[in-house]
Amino acid sequence: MPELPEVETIVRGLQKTLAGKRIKEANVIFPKIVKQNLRHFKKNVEKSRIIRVRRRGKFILVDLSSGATILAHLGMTGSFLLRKPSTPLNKHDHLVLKLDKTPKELIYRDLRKFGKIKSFCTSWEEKLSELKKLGPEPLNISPSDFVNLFRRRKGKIKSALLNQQILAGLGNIYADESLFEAKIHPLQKIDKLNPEALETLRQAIQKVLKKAIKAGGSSIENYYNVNGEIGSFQLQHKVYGREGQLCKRCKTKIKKIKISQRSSYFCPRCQVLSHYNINTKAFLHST
DNA sequence: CTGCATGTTAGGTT
DNA sequence: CAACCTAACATGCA
Repeated sequence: MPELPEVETIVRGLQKTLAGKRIKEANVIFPKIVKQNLRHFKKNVEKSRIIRVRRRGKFILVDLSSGATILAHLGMTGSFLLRKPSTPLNKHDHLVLKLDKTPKELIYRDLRKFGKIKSFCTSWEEKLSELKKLGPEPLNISPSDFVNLFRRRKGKIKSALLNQQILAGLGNIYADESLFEAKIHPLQKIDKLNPEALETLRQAIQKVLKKAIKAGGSSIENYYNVNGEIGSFQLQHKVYGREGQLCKRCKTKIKKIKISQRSSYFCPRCQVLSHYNINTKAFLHST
């Protein structure tokens, strides 16, 4: 489920409802989700006030008055839900945070259990291996920084966009949608993309992500925001999940191929794989 | 039964 | 080192 727009939607929902509230108790139902000594986790979290909820890549960060921060990654199917304490637990509910001054409690639900939650000392954030490895945020990055991400790199552009160490936040849906928007073939070799094409890609990524955030993310199988509502960006997908359907730009049938063991959807006419796709020198020389 | 699914990572190999 | 592949994690669905 969760790529940058979905995580951003969840973070905004959590910030809105949880900022200022106190966590009374952390009830860990499925301990494997918490990647930390349970005592340490509870000690960091319980009786502390939530100061702020923020996002880095696909990670959710919850700053607490105890001087600790909760780090959560939703994996493929994780979600945070605010629910009435009286509602019976779902079989996939793994963590319950009881809150003060709210009629709701916060539940972490994760069908496939790929998600991870831990807490850490806020002042050590720069040393956290999970965050240290991440590339820059796609919504903030400048044109020159973006071009530099791909300098001296080989390989396929789609694989690079999925690599969180290069750029943080894109997953399979938004990589495909951004490449369609930029008219770049997912198998395009990085070293054959000139700076102009990379700038087109940067703008495409930002346009797609912003639209998706506005729509509250994409709900394909099981993505819900903190209020249990689905997003609507799946209705605006141009290629993802549309194999065999007609391209909205040119009416050609959308194709599906495997890249890095993942499905890639693209329009074979709009997204041409070009060998001429010119490096800067060749481009200048030919004009 | 088979294949596939919004993600990450460890361990190989090229 | 970079790139690429496979398997693994756990569960549900077509």
